[in-house]
Amino acid sequence: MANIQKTRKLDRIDRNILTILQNEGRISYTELADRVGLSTTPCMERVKRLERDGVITGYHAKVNPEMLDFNLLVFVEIALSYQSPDAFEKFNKAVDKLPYILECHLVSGDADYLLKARLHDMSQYRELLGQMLLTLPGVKNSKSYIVMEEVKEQSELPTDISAKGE
Amino acid sequence: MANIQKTRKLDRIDRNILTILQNEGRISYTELADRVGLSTTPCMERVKRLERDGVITGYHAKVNPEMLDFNLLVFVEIALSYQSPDAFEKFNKAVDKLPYILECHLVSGDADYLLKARLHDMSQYRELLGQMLLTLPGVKNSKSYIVMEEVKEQSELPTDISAKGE
DNA sequence: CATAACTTGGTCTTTTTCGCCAAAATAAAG
DNA sequence: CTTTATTTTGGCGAAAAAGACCAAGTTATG
Repeated sequence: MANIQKTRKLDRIDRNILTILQNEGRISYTELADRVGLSTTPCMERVKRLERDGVITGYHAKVNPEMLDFNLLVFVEIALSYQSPDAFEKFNKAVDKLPYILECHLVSGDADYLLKARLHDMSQYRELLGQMLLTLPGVKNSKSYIVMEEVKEQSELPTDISAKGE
Repeated sequence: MANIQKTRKLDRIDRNILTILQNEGRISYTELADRVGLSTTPCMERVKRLERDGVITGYHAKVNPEMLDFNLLVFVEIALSYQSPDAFEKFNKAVDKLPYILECHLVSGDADYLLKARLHDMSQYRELLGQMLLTLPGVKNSKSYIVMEEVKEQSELPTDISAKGE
């Protein structure tokens, strides 16, 4: 393949930077540099490069859902009986517009969608489900997983190499 | 109820700040202040208060999974046939230790777990599944949703009031 | 020798602290 | 019940401290 690999391989320091920034996104370059054992200039250059290369795609404050009255976390599985090309497109657009739908994935099996939504209450849940069924033409069935307890919710990806030809 | 409400209600400016910080977590206080129409001092005070009150729980750089060779996103549903108290505890601990498991939820229905994991490849997936089945004593069945396409992945929660007795 | 990566030092910007001000709310006095 | 203090709340601007950023020169490394 003609893959123009502009993006240098990530070394130990880069991965260290990624680990730290994933957990402390507002850390100063000075302290970050200290922690990874560099002076600020090359450290900043590395961060800027990671951003340019698309390794770091953004920085985000995490907000406690309960503080915004999102008391309901729900996963919804939607199975389509037939799939016309524009049904998918139409659905994707609808999903994009709804800010309460945090994730939407097209999963294998029988061409299902898996949605993750944070909602205020049950009435909003019913509203959402209604809207889904309206938007999609050929819904075979839908199954909901209402979350009783969030055991783990991690934003950090592991950065270690773990036996990958290094 | 004797709810000591230390946390003041969020006003328009607070919500504005939250929206911006959710999308630009490394923005400077000076620019943030500009955008919300305040001078830096009160703006910073508000942010600090939002952090103290637990509205903002952290700041995180988002890393492109593909850049770290995570090519596989999978949701795993695990149903337990019987649930001894320490089985849950044991499972939770195991989940905590595995960095590839990004989310783990206890969902309603027949006391199932729903996991979200980012993995390098299929062999790691098999490895994970094996470990799950070993860790949990009474697994009735498990179903996997392998993600073919990530239609939407949003980190931002809506901050608008949307008809909530304001 | 040349390139890549780091260091140092200086300048400009941002952060953070501090004292002050205005408006609103609360309390006291007439 | 109205008027006048007093506290509380939220905001402003200036100045010191810290950090970001830039332009050299310096050290590794192939």
